[in-house]
Amino acid sequence: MSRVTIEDVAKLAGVSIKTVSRVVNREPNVRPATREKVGHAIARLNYRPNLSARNLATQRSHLIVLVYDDPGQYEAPSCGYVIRMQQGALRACRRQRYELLIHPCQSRDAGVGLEIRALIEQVRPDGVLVAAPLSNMSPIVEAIAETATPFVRLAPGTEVAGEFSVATDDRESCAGMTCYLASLGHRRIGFISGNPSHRAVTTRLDGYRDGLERCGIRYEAALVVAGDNSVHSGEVAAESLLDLDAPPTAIFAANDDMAAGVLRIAHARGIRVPKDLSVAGFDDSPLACHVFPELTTIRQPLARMAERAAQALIEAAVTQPPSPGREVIASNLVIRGSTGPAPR
Amino acid sequence: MSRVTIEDVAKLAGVSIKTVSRVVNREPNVRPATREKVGHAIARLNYRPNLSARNLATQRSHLIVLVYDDPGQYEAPSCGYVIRMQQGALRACRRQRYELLIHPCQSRDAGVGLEIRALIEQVRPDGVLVAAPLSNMSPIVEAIAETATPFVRLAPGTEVAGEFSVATDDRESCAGMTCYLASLGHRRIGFISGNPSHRAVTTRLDGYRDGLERCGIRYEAALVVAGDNSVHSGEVAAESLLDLDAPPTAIFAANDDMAAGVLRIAHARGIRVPKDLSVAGFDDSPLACHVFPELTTIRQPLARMAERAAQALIEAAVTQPPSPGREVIASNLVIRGSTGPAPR
DNA sequence: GTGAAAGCGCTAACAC
DNA sequence: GTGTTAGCGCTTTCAC
Repeated sequence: MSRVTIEDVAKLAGVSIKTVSRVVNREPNVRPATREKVGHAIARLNYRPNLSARNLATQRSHLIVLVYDDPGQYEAPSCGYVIRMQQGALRACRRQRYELLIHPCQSRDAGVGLEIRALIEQVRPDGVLVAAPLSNMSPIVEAIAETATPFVRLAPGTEVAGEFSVATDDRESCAGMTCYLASLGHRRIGFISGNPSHRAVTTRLDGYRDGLERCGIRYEAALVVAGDNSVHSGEVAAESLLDLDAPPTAIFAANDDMAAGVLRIAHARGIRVPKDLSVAGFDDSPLACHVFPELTTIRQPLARMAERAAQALIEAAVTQPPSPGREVIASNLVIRGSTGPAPR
Repeated sequence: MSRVTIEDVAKLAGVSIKTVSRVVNREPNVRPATREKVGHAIARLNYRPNLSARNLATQRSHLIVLVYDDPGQYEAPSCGYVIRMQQGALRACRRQRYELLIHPCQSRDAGVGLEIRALIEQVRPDGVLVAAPLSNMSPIVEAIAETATPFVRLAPGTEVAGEFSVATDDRESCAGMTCYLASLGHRRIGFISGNPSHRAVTTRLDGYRDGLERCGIRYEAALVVAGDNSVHSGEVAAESLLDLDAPPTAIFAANDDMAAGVLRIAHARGIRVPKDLSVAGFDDSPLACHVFPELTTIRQPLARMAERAAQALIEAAVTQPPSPGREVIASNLVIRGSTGPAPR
């Protein structure tokens, strides 16, 4: 292990430790020749500044914490959701030599607020990234706010004045999906809404309604069924939708897991997708490509969102807090095999 | 933010900072009354020791790094694999007030070794967890070893003398799965092997052969096809297996993704699972429950493995290095709907 | 039992 | 341009 300290480098280069520090931190006011001498010494000794020491001196930890809902065994915000956020956040962190600490938590536990607060006070990250649906739970958001650590909410359902957040255009993209289905000739489009605790989900329903309106299709309450984001709830919803006297020819589920549930029921009943029934999801989770047929879905740019948020946090630590505002990153419609022309 | 320092607590409690430190670290030799006084002061001020300061003084970072192969967009070691390892490692970390730093990397890049080394030298984690398949790549393992930081390899294909590692009984569990299929009456059991770069994978093939032997079934090379762990390769393998003159009545794939590929081909060809064909996978990835029918598979106790490894690392940091040896954690056979009695 | 003082390795002022 | 001197907040001798 590199037990080499700044002092060793200074000695070898024949300069003071402050000069070494300047070189390491790319500060100005160092003669190029000196800079080079120091650089050589660093290379020869394979010197790496000690983070703890730097952090203590700087009062910065060079750490970003990402809090999200623990995906548990398998479900809710699916694993891919988490992985993509991590990937995005890490991308931003690496660019600026920051590290990422992950903190999945049980959002239902009463003690989460305290737990997160304790974590933040201990670790003193330079910023906290709060993923949906946690970003909409006030006890959690408040606990973080109390620590006075800069934080960014990812995909929050509501906006708070004077705050920076990164969001997607869920409503708009759902309207887009609905219109796309209508453009295939579907007039009876079912919708399976998600867990109401995930506030973004009601937005998706609004988008569905916008889409209907835009395409001149009358909204029909019977075609909307509530799910809870799980595959199973998708199955239940599909059954009730397909048992209708006039069943829909297309079903749009507010997430991919529920859409997968719809597919399973279709298979079980011998309904062919997309010939007899079109199915669409939301999220473009890994699952979307693994089911048959592959799901038409909406891809939230989760990685890009997390990246942007982490970047803002890091910039804030270096300079000033991020200017408040909501940054919206557009989602993509991903068309695959599960949707097709409406049956005759 | 808690700007409260140990000094504030000492002042309020009317003791020296050393005494506070003793109380915080649960050291002996503090009178109960004093301990209580200090405890009150800590509670009143909501004091939390500053990690950076402690780390600098202790020469420990209270950090564990988990390195693994970046799951990329969606594939190889699937997202669930990563999430479960993270969950396990985090469980051990939380118990001991450690934090986890994650470091997915591109195992194919030439520079990974250097990158990981730089990370370790900067952060100075108290231990490094190396996940498969990285745990079998010597440039990577060597880079970590050079930093002289304690590390544990997860599911390494080979054992190195004097080293501690945590492994599964892949071979045995694959033999078990094969026997289970045989017990259902299957005599022609196909096997789809995985990416040979993931060394554990050849072990699985060995297990399959063990199983055949144990059940008195002759090994037939034609029934073994190589895949590369992707869903697509599972499809390709399934086609070639099903096109055989005497096709298998059961197909055992070395991972769930490939098994999902088999299912897709079966659906496409109108082959009913498990009526006409039994399908089994390996990993119990999230996918396993999302396909239809749900996959019979083998569940690697990834979370438990990572937990055990992290625990060992943390203990090593506190006391002495982990006693060398290989700890084997048994896998479970998970029987679901994709396997059934052999067709007549 | 408890405390005083000396670092851990770095950065930040400020002097030169 | 470069070096000197204090800290950052904690743990660790080692006295008392």
